[in-house]
Amino acid sequence: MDLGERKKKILGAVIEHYIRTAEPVGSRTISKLDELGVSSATIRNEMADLEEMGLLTQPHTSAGRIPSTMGYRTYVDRLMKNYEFSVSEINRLRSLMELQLTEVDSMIKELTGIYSYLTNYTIVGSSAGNNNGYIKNFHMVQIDRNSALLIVVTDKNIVKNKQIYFDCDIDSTVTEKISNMLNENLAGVVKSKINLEKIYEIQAEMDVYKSVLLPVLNFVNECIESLDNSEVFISGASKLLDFPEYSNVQKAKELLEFLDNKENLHRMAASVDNADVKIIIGNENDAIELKDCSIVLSSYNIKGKGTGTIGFIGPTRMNYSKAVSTLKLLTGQIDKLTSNKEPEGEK
Amino acid sequence: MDLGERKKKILGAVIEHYIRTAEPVGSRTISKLDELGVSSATIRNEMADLEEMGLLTQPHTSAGRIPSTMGYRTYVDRLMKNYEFSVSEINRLRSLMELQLTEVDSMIKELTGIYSYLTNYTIVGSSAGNNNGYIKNFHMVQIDRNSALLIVVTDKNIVKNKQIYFDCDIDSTVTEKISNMLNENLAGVVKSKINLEKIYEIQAEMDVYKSVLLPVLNFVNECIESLDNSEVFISGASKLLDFPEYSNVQKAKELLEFLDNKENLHRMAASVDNADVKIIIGNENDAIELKDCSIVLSSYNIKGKGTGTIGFIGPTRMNYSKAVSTLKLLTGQIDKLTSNKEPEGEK
DNA sequence: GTTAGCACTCAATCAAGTCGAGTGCTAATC
DNA sequence: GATTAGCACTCGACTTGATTGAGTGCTAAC
Repeated sequence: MDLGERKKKILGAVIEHYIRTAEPVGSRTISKLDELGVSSATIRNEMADLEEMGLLTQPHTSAGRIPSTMGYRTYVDRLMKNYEFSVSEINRLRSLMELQLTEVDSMIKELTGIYSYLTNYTIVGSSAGNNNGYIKNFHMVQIDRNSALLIVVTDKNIVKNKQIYFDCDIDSTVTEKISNMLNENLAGVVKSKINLEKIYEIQAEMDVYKSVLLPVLNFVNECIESLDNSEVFISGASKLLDFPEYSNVQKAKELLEFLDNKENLHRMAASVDNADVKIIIGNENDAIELKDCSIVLSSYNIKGKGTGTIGFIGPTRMNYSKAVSTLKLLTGQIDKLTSNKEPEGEK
Repeated sequence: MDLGERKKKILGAVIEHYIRTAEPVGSRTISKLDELGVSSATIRNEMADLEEMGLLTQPHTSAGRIPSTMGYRTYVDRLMKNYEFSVSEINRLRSLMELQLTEVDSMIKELTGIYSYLTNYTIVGSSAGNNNGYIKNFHMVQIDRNSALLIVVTDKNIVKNKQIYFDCDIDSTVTEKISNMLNENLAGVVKSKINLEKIYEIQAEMDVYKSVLLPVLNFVNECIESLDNSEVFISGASKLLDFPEYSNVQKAKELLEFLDNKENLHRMAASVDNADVKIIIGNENDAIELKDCSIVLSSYNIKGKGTGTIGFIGPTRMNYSKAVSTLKLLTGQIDKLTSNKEPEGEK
């Protein structure tokens, strides 16, 4: 799909205007923008085309157009220009550079707090987690003919347990054998050393009990996954309420509730691969709660500590270009502050 | 001020009804409550009396009555009965008892998260902080004739600074003297050892520079206050949006923004003395942002770690009796879990 | 002291009417 | 063939006015 130069300009103008105003954009508005000296009627035709292509939509006949997810996507991928910080913005941000904190985690939280305050965006993030958690030991206790309780104790002495039901009858030799096997193979092994192959190995080794093993391993896997003790946090959640799209309390509540749940943040943070900056727009999100939100995510690296994630969250019409630029600045600053972290320095 | 038995009953009925419905309560509603077999007209007279006493107010003529801060206060202090947990509530809460976590802080956070989820109230708290932070050293640099920069470095290498303006002209001997004095008297002294008397002592000693000293000491005090490295946290903030009083997004935003700021939470947490349970109603709060909120606070103690604070926050018409009971249960549970903290135990 | 009755108040709700921003289409123009 | 002016039409947003009903205060009777 190729857009003409003019269509690109119009799409860009519509999106940027909508980002600022949150109001559907009409053809007259665009035509007055003097970017391109054509009348509103022409714009109307072009906009009808763009709508046909699925880049714009109309909330109802006789309203202006608003960008669709695909529209934003095209904008972000192909049209967006780099956001230029104004002098005063640079000055405000530069003053942050003077922060001097030693505890890395609290520094990052502090920093995101300030950025959230300055940009008026909500920031979510996860601190750099080490993958050296492990499971201390496993216990398996038969409950009745076809169920047993699996108990898992982690290095932090968190105890998890689950009653597991089997398709067939079992006896205590089975539970014993399984728990022995788990203890031998997985107890004390740090998370980063456990991978799928290891699990498959076990599965092969225990071939006889295959059907019995599956639910057990599922739960074990769950436990291992949740071992990561990286912390997630959120700054400036209330900023979301600034956006007219959340003037409906019900909607706002659903989103805030979603963000309240650390599990969800974890999942979000985990989704970022090593790409530079990842942008997830509207219904590209896995969670339906986020179908009207966009997320701009990036990761940072602290040597000896691992990788953390940090990102902006806002309505789909967020200012992507500013978000991306700010995020780069923020992660850059984290890198800078953590690399030369010999404190003691005066201001 | 003494209330007759009937007035008490009516006040209690109004408050409890209002807590449930968030609607102004009319005389007919109360009269139908069959608690006391009198007609609505009688209730009206009594309610007029209660309004005159300042315990009830009317949002407008021809609306029912709603309790005033003073009304809630009398209710809480003198009328309120203990909340009785229902069997199912007790069962749900009891299942929490089975949690086994060792890291005290994360346990408490986890616990408050679950309680927030179950009670649908927002919970704020601060973890048990040690008071052994200190300020490493002070520097004072003259900037011009009547201002100087005060730089404070804490034990965590957090650097704070503030430009301080004086009423009179100063020279470098003054700044030098002040910074020497601060370093001699306060540098390296842990927070718990610093008290008002110490500050007064300094003030007396430096009598000559009294007017100069005041703004300096103010800032120093600020720094010392913020030394406490106990962490504050909030669980289930979005629950606030359930209350119709926050269906106005503007209002909700102000409150959430206030709670977003850790400083404010810190101040709130600090305000709890060693009382059993402290209830702060509406405009009894220092912060105007909380003038429509009530807070039920309590503290818990972990031996060897210090004191933490935990509390519910909600609209003034919160269910005080339930909040108090739940809070007692919660802090009790924390005590219990932290006292016999020999983990390793199976479920 | 209590209650029934009545006039009065006032927010909330609803329907009807108006307004205006914006569209799509057609015919004229460049 | 692309652009534009003009016009009829659509539809949400807003205004207005009438209606409703919950609730009050007061007075007179019980």
